[in-house]
Amino acid sequence: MNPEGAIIVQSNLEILVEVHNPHYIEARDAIAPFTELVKSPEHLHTYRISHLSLWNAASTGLTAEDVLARLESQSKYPIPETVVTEVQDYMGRYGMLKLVKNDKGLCLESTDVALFKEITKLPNVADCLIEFEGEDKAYVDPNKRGILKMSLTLNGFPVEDIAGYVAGDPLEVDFRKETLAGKKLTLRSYQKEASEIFYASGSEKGGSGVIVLPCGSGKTVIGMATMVLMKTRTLILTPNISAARQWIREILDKTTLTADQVKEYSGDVKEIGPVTVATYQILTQRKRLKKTDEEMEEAEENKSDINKPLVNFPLFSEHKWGLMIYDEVHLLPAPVFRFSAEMQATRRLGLTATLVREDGKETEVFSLIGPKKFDLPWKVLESQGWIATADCSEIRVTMNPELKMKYALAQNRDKINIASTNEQKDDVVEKLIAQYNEPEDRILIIGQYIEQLTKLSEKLNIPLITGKTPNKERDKLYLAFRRGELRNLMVSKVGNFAIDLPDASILIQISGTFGSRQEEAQRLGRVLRPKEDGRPAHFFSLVTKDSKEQEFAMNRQLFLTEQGYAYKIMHYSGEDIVAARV
DNA sequence: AATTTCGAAA
DNA sequence: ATAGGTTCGAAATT
Repeated sequence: MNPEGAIIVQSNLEILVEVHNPHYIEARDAIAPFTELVKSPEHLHTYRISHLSLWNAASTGLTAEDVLARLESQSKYPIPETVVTEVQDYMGRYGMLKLVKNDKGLCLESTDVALFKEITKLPNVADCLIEFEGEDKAYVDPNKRGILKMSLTLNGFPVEDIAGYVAGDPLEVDFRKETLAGKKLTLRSYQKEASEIFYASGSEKGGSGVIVLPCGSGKTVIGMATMVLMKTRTLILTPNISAARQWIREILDKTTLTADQVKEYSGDVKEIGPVTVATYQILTQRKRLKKTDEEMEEAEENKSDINKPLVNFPLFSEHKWGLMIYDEVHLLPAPVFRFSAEMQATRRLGLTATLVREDGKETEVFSLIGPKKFDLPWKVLESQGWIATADCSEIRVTMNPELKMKYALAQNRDKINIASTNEQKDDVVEKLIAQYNEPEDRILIIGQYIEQLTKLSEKLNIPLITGKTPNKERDKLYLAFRRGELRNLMVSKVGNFAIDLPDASILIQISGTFGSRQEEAQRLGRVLRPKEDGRPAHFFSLVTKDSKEQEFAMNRQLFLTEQGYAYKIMHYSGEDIVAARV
């Protein structure tokens, strides 16, 4: 106990951290390795000790005693007994299962015979085992290393994987002194730290994991820094082709690698180099084998295509990858889980801004890619000036009587649509555009429904980009917007991940996907590039008052609220946009 | 042989 | 739980 300490440990395994306490940084650094940040408003941050976070800690070599000592030294009040028990229980559990490599092969070991008996009976686990040795050892099918880890983790028994990696072919790579454009290259402190932490975790300690940093913090640079440290052939996986090409451009711009060494492997171009950038999609492609009718029926019955060979085996026969980088790892498609499970013998680095998935499959990502190695709250980056300050507002718009009636009579399933496309939102957009008319303002309007966007686009005479817009047209509009010839631009969901979309200073969201925290964060990211004059960015979310949409908006905002963004509530009922009474 | 269009997948 | 976007290979064009 330490009366000056910055933290309060609660019996529900949550830890409150006082941001303005003189010992804040010390306390944060002390608890960071074994907690997850769940809320970070301005004064009091909430961290949580979870199942997964204790596993993370144990994997970096911390013991239960270390954890409790750290809590003890920073905590204002005595540590609740339940916390002590939980920490000891879970961390004790962690060391019990190990995946090691010995002369006979890959081996699952346990220090507890009863536990070993229990877990080896689990069907998914038993399938991965080849041969038992004694009462506490079993040899594992090396192809099922990942499946086994995932099954055990999902059952609450994470396994420590210290079986190491196959050595990748070496690759000479360094940062250039300056970029091709002649700009000096220096790593930001957190970029250096993140890559070094990952590198230093080495194969004896697991060596794979995820780095979590906000939009615009230069995750690509961290990927390159890791490549420079590891100096091995690297396979980079991205969610789409434009991200893949962005990686290639950045690598050529900032490292000593040349164009003949960095290649794209996608549906479009299939080239392989010492550094290859591929899409997630391409990994899911499996050869459709010519089969007799009988075999077809059989395959149909099995409902499993696990026996189909990977189409893209040259990707794995031409080079021995020593590192794989998973860009936007939170988007890892479920079919790529299996690929990742098969690649456990290669070191893996995951990069993401929001390690949240609406499908709740975070545990799978953690078990297959690795534990979180490093993260930094958005507000910390903001305070250091790497991202712009942003004002977030939720503007609640009323329905006119006619719409209210329509809404009331509609089927439940149609209500979201009706509320989301409320035409009074159009007036709000018009007013906001009139209000933000400085020459340097760029307003991006983003929405979910094509019909709604098309109507508004015609009404206000603002160009609209949807999935149907040809790439040439998109590029033309992006360029005009970037140059300032076009001050306002509308985009559909294409705006969520289009990395070539220029930055804006004001973003108006007129409708969004049901409860997607990730989408909200991504959209805010659009305005977070620091402004030259340091003025804040604005993010407006338009929501129909007293409708289902209002509930969804709350859910969407959760992630950013956790990151410390406070939404200002405003109202619009046909006249002016006014702040809600406090 | 190169480009465009289409439907399925996830 | 939607509607919408993307990717990919194959088919259809030029």
